[in-house]
Amino acid sequence: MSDNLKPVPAVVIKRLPRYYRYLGELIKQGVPRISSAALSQKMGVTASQIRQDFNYFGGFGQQGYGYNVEHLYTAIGEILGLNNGYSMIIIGAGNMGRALATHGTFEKRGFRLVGIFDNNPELVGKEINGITICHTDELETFLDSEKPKIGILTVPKAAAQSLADILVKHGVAGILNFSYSELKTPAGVSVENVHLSDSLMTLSYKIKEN
Amino acid sequence: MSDNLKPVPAVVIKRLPRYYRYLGELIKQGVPRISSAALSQKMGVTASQIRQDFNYFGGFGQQGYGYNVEHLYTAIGEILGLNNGYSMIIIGAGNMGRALATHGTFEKRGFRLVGIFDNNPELVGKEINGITICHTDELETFLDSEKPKIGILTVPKAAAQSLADILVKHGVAGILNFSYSELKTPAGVSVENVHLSDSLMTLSYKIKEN
DNA sequence: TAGATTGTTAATCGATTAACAATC
DNA sequence: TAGATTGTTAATCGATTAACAATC
Repeated sequence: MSDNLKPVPAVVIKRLPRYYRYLGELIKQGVPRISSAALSQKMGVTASQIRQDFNYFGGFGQQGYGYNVEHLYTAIGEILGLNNGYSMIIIGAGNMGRALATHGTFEKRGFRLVGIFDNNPELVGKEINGITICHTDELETFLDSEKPKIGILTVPKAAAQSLADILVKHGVAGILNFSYSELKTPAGVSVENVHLSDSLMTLSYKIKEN
Repeated sequence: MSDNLKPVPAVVIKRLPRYYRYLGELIKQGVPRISSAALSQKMGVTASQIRQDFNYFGGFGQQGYGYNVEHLYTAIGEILGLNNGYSMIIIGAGNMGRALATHGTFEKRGFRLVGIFDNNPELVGKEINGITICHTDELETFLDSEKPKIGILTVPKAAAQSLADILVKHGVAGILNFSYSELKTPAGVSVENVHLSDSLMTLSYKIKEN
């Protein structure tokens, strides 16, 4: 058990949510502990990789015993920052924005949706999941007063970059980008892209192979 | 210019849609050709990687000239199987299903949505994007007669695996899975997962770091 | 032709797997 | 204690980058 010194590769971070999911399942099933070997079999990865991954963050296990499932689950949640209650807003109340606003998993993971914005007057004033849609004109004022941490962009490509600029200017820490474009942001602001058509294209390639 | 022999690493496949996107942009801008060096600067990757990636599929470039943008764009589309007009169905006409059904990019990339299914009687019969929602009871008959290539699962976790089994049983080649679970499918059937909460968690981690 | 830029081989870097001593 | 299983080092594998001869 030692504090982490080595930088954690991005590829390891990307695996953490998957571990988190499997550990959540185990808790539901009332499994109190698990060895890297048993988990490796469940998840289809090597036990070695599991132990290496966890040890980037210090030792969570105990020799001869394995890992305490609940402890490990909590620890990974902590590493991912799920207990920080990060607040987020959705910009773009189209189908995708609405799908995300009503997507229960986000709340379950400790994120709080605090605002929804759209520039369509027909949508402004309507309520989704208990939140009233505001006009994008009010965005900057809102950002300054409420200081949400995360902005979710579900707007057309053409609008994405200028909205991202506004988010950045008013102190958002991260952007979840659903628009078919890549955003330019300064070093301090993280972007995570969800390009649905990319996933479909990758699937398309795989189909061809079979 | 030689036919590919080496197996293409998954990591290269995942990059293809991004190349495709950038090349599409260049076409729009009327750029007829580009060197790996110029493209590398645009995309923020090394020129070496670009050339290596393309050469998994045989040489697309010309020494002293670079790459013909349109030719390369078409070639990558071909590799991804975008010209095959793959048919797809969406199962689950909730917010996410509707968002995908109206997601224009899919059609633009050559995929054809041919059916939408839900088990909620209130939704059955309604129309989305010109397609009438059918009851899930009709799914098997539909699969046998229409033989769609791709199934998009936007249903709750509890329903996902059994629906996936049905899709597999009736010959679907690939599944785009939005449910918060991992599907078991036989070797011949590809699955591409879109776990939105995973993306949010990864973003959450990155925010913490900054 | 001379210059530019690819295709491709070789070198480097990083991630995964294997092995095992430490230890619960 | 004996057995099990981690944490961690070392070996392997694969992916990225660099270099350059081939060639348009």
